[in-house]
Formats: sequence, C-alpha cells, structure tokens
Amino acid sequence: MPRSGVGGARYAEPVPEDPAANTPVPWWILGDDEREPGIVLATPLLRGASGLGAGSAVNPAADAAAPLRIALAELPAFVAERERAGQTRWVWSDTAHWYPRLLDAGVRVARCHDLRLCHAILARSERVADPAELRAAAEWDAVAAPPPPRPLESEPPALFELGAEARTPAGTDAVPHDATAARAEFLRQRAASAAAPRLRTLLAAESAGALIAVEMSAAGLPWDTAEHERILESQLGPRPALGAKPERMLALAEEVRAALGDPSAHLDSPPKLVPALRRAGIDVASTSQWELAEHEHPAIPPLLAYKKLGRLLTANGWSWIEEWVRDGRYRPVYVPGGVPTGRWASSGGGALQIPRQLRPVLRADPGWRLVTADVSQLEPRVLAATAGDRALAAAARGTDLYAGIVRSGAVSTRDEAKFAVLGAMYGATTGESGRLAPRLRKSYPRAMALVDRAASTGEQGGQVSTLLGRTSPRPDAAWADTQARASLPGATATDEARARSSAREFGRFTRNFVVQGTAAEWALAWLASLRSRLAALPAATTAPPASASGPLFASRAHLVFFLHDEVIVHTPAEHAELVADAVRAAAADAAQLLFPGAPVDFPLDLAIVERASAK
DNA sequence: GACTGCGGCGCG
DNA sequence: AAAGCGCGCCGCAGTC
Repeated sequence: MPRSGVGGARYAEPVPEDPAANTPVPWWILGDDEREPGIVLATPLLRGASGLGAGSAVNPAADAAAPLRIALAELPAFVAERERAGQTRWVWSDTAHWYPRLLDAGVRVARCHDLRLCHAILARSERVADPAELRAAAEWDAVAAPPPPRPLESEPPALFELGAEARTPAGTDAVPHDATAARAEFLRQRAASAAAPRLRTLLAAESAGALIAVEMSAAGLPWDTAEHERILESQLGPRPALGAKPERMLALAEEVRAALGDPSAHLDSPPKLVPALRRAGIDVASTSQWELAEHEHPAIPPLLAYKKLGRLLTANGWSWIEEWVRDGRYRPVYVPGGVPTGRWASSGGGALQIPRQLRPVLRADPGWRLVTADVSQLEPRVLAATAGDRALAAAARGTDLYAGIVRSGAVSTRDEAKFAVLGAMYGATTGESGRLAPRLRKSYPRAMALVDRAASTGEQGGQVSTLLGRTSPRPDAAWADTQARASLPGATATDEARARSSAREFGRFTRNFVVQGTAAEWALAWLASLRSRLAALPAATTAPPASASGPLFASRAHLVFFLHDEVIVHTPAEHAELVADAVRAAAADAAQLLFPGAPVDFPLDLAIVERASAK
C-alpha cells in the first residue's frame, strides 16, 4: 500500500516529548483490583528509574514496583496528595471512567495518560514500527460509550458517590479497568511509541484533551435560559402546547399552502413536498434551501422561513432547554478523538452545533466574564507551516490570510482566495473553486504538493498521517471490492466509473485528513497549554462564586467551550486580562510545539465579554 | 414498537 | 451565489 505521511518541514528544534512539561514526571498506573472490589491498585513507575524517559524502551526489570492498595473512597485524597507533592501523570483506562469521580470530590489532576485514546492512535499509526502486539490487544479498541439518555428527573450524583456503576452503566464501555490490564497495555504503548517522539507529544495532547472534556462537562457552559426563551418567543411566538406547532410556523405553513394552491401540502416530508412543489410549477428535485432559493415563487420565502423556524424548534427549542439546561448550565458530553482526524465529537444536545443566533445565550455569571477566542483561518495556516511553504506563510502574515493571497497576486479578490483555498483543502474539481486551483498550484507549489500527494495516496487506497502521527483509516472492504472489480477483464464502463468515483472520494478524504488532523493537533496543543496556564492563576478574591460550576471551578477561570478552532473561558472578571494573555500565550506555545521556528502567524480573534456575540 | 437509511441543516 | 472535507441530530418513511 502506498503511504505518505506529512513530512513536516522542520524549521528549528525537534518537537519536545510533552507539551505540558519538560520536567521528569512520575507515572502512576491506576486500576481496579480484580480480586477485591472497591480496591484500587496504584503502581508507581518513575521516569529514569524504569526506562520511561523520552525515546527509551521499557525496562521490564524495573517494572516490579509493588502497587499500593487504596480503598476507592480514599482515592481522591490519595490523588490530591500526589498532585500536591509534585508532577504526576496518572495512567488509567479511560478518563471518562476515572476522572468524574475525582472532580466530584473536588480533585483536579494536571496530567494523565488515557489508555483507550492512546491505544486508538497507536494501533492505527503508521509511525509505530511493530504494532502487532498492540493490535492484538483488541479489548482496548472500544470506542467511547455514548452516555445513557439522561432521565429528566434525575438528581445530580452525590458528591462522594464513588461506585463505578454510579456513572458507568454496566456493559456499555468495553475497555478493561483493572490494574493488570492497564499495566500491560501501558507497557505495550510505551514500547510502541519509544522511537516516535512526535507520537508521544500527540498522546500527551490527546490525554490532556480527555481531561478538559470531562472538566468542561463538570463545569458546564453558562446558559442564560431567559435570553434563550426570549429568542424563541421573538421568532416562534409563544410556547405551544405539547405536540403542537408554534403559531408562527402554523401561519407560515398556511401561507405556503395558499401560494401552492394545495390546502393539504405536507411541509415536513420532503418526499411529499417535492411533488407538491412540482405540481405548483416549481421545478425542484429536493427541498433543500439552496435549491429552493433558486426559484422565484410566492411559496418559496414563507417555506424557507418555515424551515428555518422548524430547525430552531426541533434542535434548540423549549424542550431542548428542559432536557439539557440545569441551574444555568448546559452540560454536554464531549467525545475527544471522536473523529478519525482527531477532532472532537459530542454526544447529547448538539454541543458542537449551537447555532450562531443562540450564541448570545452564553452569558457569564455576575462578576464573571467570558473570554472568547478563535483562530483565524487555522487550516490554511497549518497547511503553510506543515508544508514549509514560505510563500503561503508570507500571505498568512497578519490577520487575514485571504487578503494576503490577494496581495500576492495569485487571485484578484478575497472571495476568490477563500474559494480557492477551501477547494484546495477539500479537493474541489469543478466550479469556481476547481477553476482557481491551477493558480494556487503555481503560487504555492509546496502547500499544494502536500495535499495533492495526500489525495493521490488515498486514491490508491493508502493511508496518510498528520504531523504528529495520527494515521487515516484504511478504506473499507467494499471500497477495495469496487476497485478490484473495475480491473477485472469483464469490467463494464459503469464499474470503472464507480471505481474512479470512489477512488477520488477517498482521495478527497485523505487530502483533507492531513490538514484537518494537523489543525486538530494544533488546537489540542493550544487547549492543553491554556489549561495549565489557567490552573496557575490565583483564586478570585472579589467575584462571587460561580457555584453552579462546581467546587473546583467556582472561584477560578476555567474552560467552558471548545469547537475545533475556538475556545471560551469563564473567568472571574478580575482575571479576564490575565486569561486573555494566557489564551494568546497558549497559542504561541502551540505554534512553537508543532512548528518550531516556522514563520507562520496564528492570529486570534479574542474578546472579553459578559455575553457571547452572534457574529 | 424498534431499528435503519435518508434528506435536511446546524457547526467548524 | 459558488459544492469539495469532517461531524450530530431531527423527522419521516420503510422495514422487521
């Protein structure tokens, strides 16, 4: 199989192993005692003493330290003590399994190694020379279990309720939580990553993300329910009875039916609506808004408005508030590593799809502020830095990369620049975007060569890797069948066309994978550094406690939202400027960690506000 | 009634 | 406005 990683133009020093620290860290492996329920075994492994230094192999002889036996109820105190004593990295099966009970007890940890997430990276990475043993440990392949649906009347778990079953229903998460399995897997992972320092950086960043995901769920996103309801009423009208449509939607539906001359037209069913539209002379093949917008007809404007309101109602209406918001906090479940590229996914309430029109509903507690920041054009900047494309890097100097491309003369308008760049990263071949590709290829040959090579690897069924070594999945068996069929003697033109089309499709996926995935690594590094910078800030002295955020965060700045290239920190007002500085410094840390010395800017759009803006 | 596939649309 | 990547969630409709 052809393979192409992201070469990673090096500008200066090699990437250090750990984005969070360069100091030696003792490792403690936590796991259940299989023979005695309620007992946790904690096994210390000291870097240096046990061959755990950067780049080293595992030394089995040193892996003989006797585990400590700790009653489950004593675990938070034990962990807190180790955290106070110095830098520790906790090795555990699954952060979502272990960390909530520590947070509930008011204990935060600085670092962890999430065996489930790290296994997923290592078992797939083409940078692991000999992954056989790791891949054989299939019990670690479990994906994150989706949390059970939250019963409406459920009470929050008691503060010291520590039984595993309190948070994790039996049988839904398959990774082992016992100490024996954890130690064996950890040693496999250390061996697998021994010669791959960038992979170790990725493992540390991924694990930091896992901590942040749990912490953000615990703290919750400050949610102004009254403002949310005001927006709903202003657009939909008063809250309707259960099962009824809001009056604005009913009125719009009547308007559509009248304009169509079809009193029984069913607006909620595309298979029924398309024929109804065609009967009225509107020649559409679907009911998607972009197609509808191309037609002039009195039924179109009210239909588009109806669809927009319907979306607001079903995705984020009154019942969404009842289901997801408690005590002024929205608490989604984040799924780190939920996307093959390394982006996060989420589960529950559509946390990563909060419509921009509802952003003003995010409001800081009294005496607190939100620090919101997003990176301008993260992906093309990551592409410029990864490819070592100095021309694109030069265009990226300053806050608007697209304007820089226009200045360079490659294209003539900002919109053209945007379409050309997005098309290059997504693999567009037709339309405006495809037409502009050759001009981009001429002006930025190194950047384009990187994505073109990734695409060609994918078209041949190969795998590609991000800068730090996350590797794309192989195409599935059906894909391989389609390709094989096309090269058989009796292959028809249809077989060949189908094969070509699916090859191109997979090529677009691998093309985008290297950019999206490396951007996700940049964002994780940003997040990890920001988290440790926030932890170093003092507790608030003047702001009233944000008690809904939990004991750990009631008086301290904390992350509350992360969306691919965007973060929101909830902070006591007195620390807002310090937090803003931390956000900027963390971005510089991320750039330095991934692209040391690279002449590429990563400018932030940052604001200190009481209420988020819709933009 | 539970499940799945699909169209549609929100986010980056 | 342009159509090419990655997601989650909803309602509908067909199936078991």
